[in-house]
Amino acid sequence: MVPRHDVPYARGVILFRRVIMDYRPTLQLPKTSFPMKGNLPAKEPEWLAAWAAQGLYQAQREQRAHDEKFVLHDGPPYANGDIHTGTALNKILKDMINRYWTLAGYDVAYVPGWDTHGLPIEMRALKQLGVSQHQIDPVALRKECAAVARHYIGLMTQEFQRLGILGDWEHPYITMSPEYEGAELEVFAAMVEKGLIYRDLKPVYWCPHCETALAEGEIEYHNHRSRAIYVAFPVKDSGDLLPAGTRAVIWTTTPWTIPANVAIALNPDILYQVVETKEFGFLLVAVDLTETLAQKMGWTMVRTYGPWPGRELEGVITTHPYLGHDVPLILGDHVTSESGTGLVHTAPGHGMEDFEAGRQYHLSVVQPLNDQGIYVDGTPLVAGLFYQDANAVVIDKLQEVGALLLEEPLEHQYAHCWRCKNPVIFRATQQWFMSIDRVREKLTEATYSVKWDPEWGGDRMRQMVENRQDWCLSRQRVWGVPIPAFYCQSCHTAVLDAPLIRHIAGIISQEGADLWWQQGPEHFLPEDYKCPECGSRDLVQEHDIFDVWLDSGSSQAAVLAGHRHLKWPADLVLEGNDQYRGWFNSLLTTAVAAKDQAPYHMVLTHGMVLDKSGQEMHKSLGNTIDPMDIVAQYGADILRLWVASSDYRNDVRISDEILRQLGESYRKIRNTFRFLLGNLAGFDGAGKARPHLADPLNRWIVHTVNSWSGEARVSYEGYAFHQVVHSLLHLVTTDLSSVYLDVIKDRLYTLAPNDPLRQETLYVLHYILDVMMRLVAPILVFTSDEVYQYAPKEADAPMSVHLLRWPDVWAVGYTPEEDERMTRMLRYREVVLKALERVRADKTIGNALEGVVTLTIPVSDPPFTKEDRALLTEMTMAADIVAHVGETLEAHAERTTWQRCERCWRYTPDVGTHEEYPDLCERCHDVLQVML
RNA sequence: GGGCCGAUAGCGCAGUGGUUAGCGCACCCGCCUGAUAAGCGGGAGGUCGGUGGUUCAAGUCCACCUCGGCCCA
Repeated sequence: MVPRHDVPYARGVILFRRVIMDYRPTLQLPKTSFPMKGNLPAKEPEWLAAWAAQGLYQAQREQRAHDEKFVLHDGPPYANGDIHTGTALNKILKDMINRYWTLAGYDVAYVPGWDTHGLPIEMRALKQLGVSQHQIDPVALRKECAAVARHYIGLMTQEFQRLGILGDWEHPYITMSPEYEGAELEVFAAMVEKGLIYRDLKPVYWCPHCETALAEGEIEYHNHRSRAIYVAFPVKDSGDLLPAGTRAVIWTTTPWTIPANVAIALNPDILYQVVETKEFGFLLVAVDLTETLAQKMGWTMVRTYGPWPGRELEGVITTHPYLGHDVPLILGDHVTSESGTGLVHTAPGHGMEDFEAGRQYHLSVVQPLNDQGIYVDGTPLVAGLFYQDANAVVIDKLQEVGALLLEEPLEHQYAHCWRCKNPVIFRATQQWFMSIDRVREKLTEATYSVKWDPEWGGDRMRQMVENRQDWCLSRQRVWGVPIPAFYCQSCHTAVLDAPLIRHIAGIISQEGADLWWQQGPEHFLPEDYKCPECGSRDLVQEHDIFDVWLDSGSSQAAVLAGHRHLKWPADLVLEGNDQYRGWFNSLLTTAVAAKDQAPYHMVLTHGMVLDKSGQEMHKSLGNTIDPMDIVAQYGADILRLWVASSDYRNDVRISDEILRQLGESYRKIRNTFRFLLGNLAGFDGAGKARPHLADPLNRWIVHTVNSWSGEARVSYEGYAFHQVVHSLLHLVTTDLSSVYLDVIKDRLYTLAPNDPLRQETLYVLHYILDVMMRLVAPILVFTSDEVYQYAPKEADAPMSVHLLRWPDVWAVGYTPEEDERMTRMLRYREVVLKALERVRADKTIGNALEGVVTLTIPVSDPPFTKEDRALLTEMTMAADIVAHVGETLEAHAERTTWQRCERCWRYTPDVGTHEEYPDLCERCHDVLQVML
């Protein structure tokens, strides 16, 4: 019973001779201070401060200390700039996953990481210092590099936190930390122990500007204009096979490699012939290319000799056009007749395929360039020249000796340094390698133990593993982890010794890797350490550093193992799909090399972020969008909603239009929460036993919400957030806002506060609020907690929504018969609404309450009962519905003749039954009797 | 140039080989003024990237092409 002093009295005004009462104070209208507008850019920082003050992340760890762990291992972004939309997408996805598993009851620690070594930071540091790498002490440079990395770690940490990413930001993993470097060296020691590491001469991508070897990942392909040349090599000895005076014709786009030529490669199966020309004499070329070449060079053909398959020409000796040494014809499957002449100029010092072919024929590796790309002293013709400048000199010389048949400019894709954007060269140098061959099978095997999502990821990774060459681990720079090798000054052996590496790892994990450049060998070598080959103690340190992919790849060992809140292998890694060859690959390689096992159970990938028209975002195109601008304009929850609503397994688009649209969706969700909160003002049923549901609409909506949460659970488990969002929006707009919530306003507002139907409905509203609030919490991290603060809850409820678990289902025993009926009623409702719309259009009625509807129901449908009539009338908000049976489902509406109740606004036949309230319907009269 | 992925309404997404291809938002036209910088109803909007094929039947299967993306050369 409502206490008397709480009862609002109806106020009356005398208007003409009738008493018009204002019944508004007798209604239970929604009341809440939950703001309609989110004002997210201003409010989100307040939440962040609150979470920090509460120690939310730590509170989660304590609350979940005894729950099963879920570990998403963070791929470290490079600490070299502000975050961009791709980084935001990545981190937000990770956060939503972590929060989902937290909601699902797991202990989910998240240790974010940073990749800090490598060329980009070293270049930035050099630029800041205004010096070149030769003008500065390595340790000073390293200190500057570390400062750069620390700066960006600080910046990015703030940005990530602003996005609502929850994690152990106080204790991230950082690849330049001494402990991490030590762990990486342990990984390397394991590789050494297994005999996977070797030193060899190999052509590697080399950047003459940065003076370092580059990994494949550090190469970019850009358009480049080359001077392509056709060069004739005189045949010296063909054992009478070829006509006298024949010259073998090669084509190359890199004239500067002619000084290193030692052979000409032919495909064993391609047919070759000698073409006698008026202009150039006898030329050996591929049959298939003869026509093309004749046109290009303007030959007049006299006759041809041959043809011979390439294998019959093996061993023919030609002469280098100006160096004069023997150049044999060799065979190689890499030769094609698609371009050039079908004869490939072979310089093992300057090309991988050339190197392989040359190795089979035991050819010498001529490599006349120094680290700066300058020909070393003693190189005929070009000594002292930069390699690019040699092109002109070589071409002039070939012209001079009559070997140049044609020069033509060629626009093509050529390898460039990712950092300095200059063209790179292939150059044979001494490098440290990890053998992929020796672990390839195990790598492939390990891919089968991993769940790949999307599924094609497994094939892609296996293809990657299949084609991967040995891993060049060394870099000739200073900003990185030193390769812990020594060279014996007596016997020139390169010393690599696993126990010694572990010893050094121990030192570096304590004191940091700068020490390697500050201290001599004696600091790192145990006392009495001798060269294992010759016993000499005269050892000097290696000064190359590791490829950064070994750094980040070692994270599986450095971060996961031994961490109190983590475990090895990780349950999940999630990065962009460019990481199959990057981090996923280096993680797998280091783990398999050291432990014979994949370091993750599952690999999930997302696509790239594109602009509104599906184009790559690029600073130079001016189509980039800064996530921090989005946060400032719309708020992080909107950015998160964008991530959640996108099908991220493919590439995703972002634009103002998309964000504005999401802003609308957000408002719809927010207002629905607001309406629920408003109607639940004063509700004290949180945590109490739920009532039995008798009302068909209530039973239907609880069932509908349950279905949705069930689907959402499946979607969340499959990381299909867009399905969660789209089904949520459907629930909110279609089921809740336009049907259920609109319909129940009448009972909420007009019934007596304690009316059983009204009370039952409030429990339902609370359930809807509770389920929705928890289920959107992983996505709308700020808004959900804001809702939570306003939501009715038990006294001992946790301080944040982010400490709650997945809601229990309110099982109401909704039957298929009920569902059939509701589905039918909803179908009727649509027809009735259309009929009402027709009479609204011709101004017969204003709102639905004024309409009385005649509904024709098909004979095939079940009979339309009295209860159906009441339900459908309520659901359509019409004054009345009269049904009869007919052929097809149709409805006709007209204006009701009944009077309007001034309190509930319904048109009913019983308005004015009671004299003291002539303007009220019977129901409202009775309600007032109870209330007053 | 090669491998892989993608293309459904302006936007975000659904669509087992089987009615006239759907949902939400935006848009247009109304209603309401007791969710109010809200809420409700209705409407319009598509050569399912293109071309060919398989099939009684193709958005869906196949081939080729175009465009875009990732990776490799």
